Amino acid sequence: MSRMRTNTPIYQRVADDLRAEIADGTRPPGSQLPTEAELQEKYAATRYTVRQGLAALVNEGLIVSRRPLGHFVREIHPMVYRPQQEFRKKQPELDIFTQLLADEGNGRQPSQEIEVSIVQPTSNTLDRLKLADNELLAVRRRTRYIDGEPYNINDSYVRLSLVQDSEYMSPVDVARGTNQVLADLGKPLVRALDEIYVRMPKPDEVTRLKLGPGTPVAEHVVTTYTFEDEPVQVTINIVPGDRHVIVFERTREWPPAEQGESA
Amino acid sequence: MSRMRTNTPIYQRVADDLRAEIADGTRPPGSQLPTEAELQEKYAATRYTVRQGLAALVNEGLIVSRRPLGHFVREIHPMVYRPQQEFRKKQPELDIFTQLLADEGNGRQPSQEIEVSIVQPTSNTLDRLKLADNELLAVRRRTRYIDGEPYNINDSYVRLSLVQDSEYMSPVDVARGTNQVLADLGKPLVRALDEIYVRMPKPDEVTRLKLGPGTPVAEHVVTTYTFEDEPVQVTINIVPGDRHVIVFERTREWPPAEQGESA
DNA sequence: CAGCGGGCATTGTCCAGTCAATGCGAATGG
DNA sequence: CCATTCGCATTGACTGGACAATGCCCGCTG
Repeated sequence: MSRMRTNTPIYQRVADDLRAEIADGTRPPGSQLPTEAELQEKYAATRYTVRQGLAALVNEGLIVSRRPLGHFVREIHPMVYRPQQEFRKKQPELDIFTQLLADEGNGRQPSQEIEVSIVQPTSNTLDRLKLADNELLAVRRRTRYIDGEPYNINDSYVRLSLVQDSEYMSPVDVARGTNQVLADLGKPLVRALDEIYVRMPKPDEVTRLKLGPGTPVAEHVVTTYTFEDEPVQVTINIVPGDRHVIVFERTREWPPAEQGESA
Repeated sequence: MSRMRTNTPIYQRVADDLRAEIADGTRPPGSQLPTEAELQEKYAATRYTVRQGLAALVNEGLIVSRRPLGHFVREIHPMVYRPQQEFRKKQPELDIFTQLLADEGNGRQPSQEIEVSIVQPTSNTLDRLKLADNELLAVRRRTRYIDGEPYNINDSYVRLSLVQDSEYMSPVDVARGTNQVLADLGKPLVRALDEIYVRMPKPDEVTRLKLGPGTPVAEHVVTTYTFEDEPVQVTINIVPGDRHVIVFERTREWPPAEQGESA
């Protein structure tokens, strides 16, 4: 037969075989994969080669390696992330984040770290808030946890001059909600623009959110506006893909009538 | 002094250094990175090690390797992906997809491949459409291109019994839009539920969309309902993260009870 | 001048090893 | 019986090679 062209590289076959077994349920979430040594034998390859195959799966987010224990099929526990909920009528006692989770009905314990500081605008915030020149911004940085594990990052930017001396600046949970604080300051938020970017995380996000390799994130940027279409607040959420489903609901503007507006 | 613990592995330093240079603009998009040989010299490491560093950046989607040419900083050209637009009033002459692009105002040429087939429901579609037993589904599979490059995948599922013999089944562009076809069949779609999952692509998605390594995708699942909250259609969009921004707009449901309009 | 073909730089795949780090569990000592 | 230590299996980091594949460029040929 001589040199039958085997085309697909060995490490690919390792990855493909394992991926198929994970997909069809042969290897359920949480189960341990063969060790590198076992794979070496099975594929008659060196450790380097089988490691390459495993690395591919790690980068696809399908498996994780726990250092001296082995490789395991990844388990995911997505929670529902519902940007619109923020605009719904709500019990004003509950913080929005807590309320979101309450919807789930499971007993997971949310908590958050809040940190308020003053920063110079970046290009991100600068043109979304249509800032004049180097006006300063107040930023409320929140990292939110469930059962002690970080779940997402939520940084809100507003013009410092607007919220100076207000409750907005206090690094604690604001019971009535920061949106209410802004409304009380004469800037009720009635419109929002959501932008969602899907990408791999930056190194600092990896550490802040304890992300495993192969975990993409959604960068969810919300710009909120007043009646008069004045942008007031930019919120940047970093939402790990392995822990969230983003959910929106929509209704048609016009039930089949042409032109006619019937809200 | 003596043996200062150098802690971070060499390949990490390679990745970190290059990442920083990309971030601060020293290495602009499209520019060529040092060759592996050059990096070997700079870091006094073997090729394996510098390759590990480069591989990390590839998996982050920051760089691409063009086989015998070298590694290059990745260029991205995101287009706006606006799920809601589908529900807006529109010139019925234009296909939705074409219209989306028209908004951009740039001269990129859209095209699409349409394929209609009949399938058994998967768990995905089965419970979203609340199907009775093994009712068959019609699926319109579309792959959409811009300037010949694949941009996203769009598969729509409806009950076969509903659309049999209708225009829905013809694998060509339906001028008035498939939503209109469904409306004409007595199922006007007025509500939609959007779910967005962020993950790494499956191998078949990689090939269908010609995805580079390190490119995550959004799986955007839309379930559309009639007045009576009957689910009619499930659409699964696969949206590559490097080529899209997903955009939503929201208005507050109740402007504190009076003040009717906000456009 | 157009077309072809071969050299070549560069990345892709793979081999055969070494030593380090780490968490678990068994052996050990009080 | 409990706490501590230590062996060990397993993955992580890295060395130093080899040969294959592939676009590009340049020189040759008609």
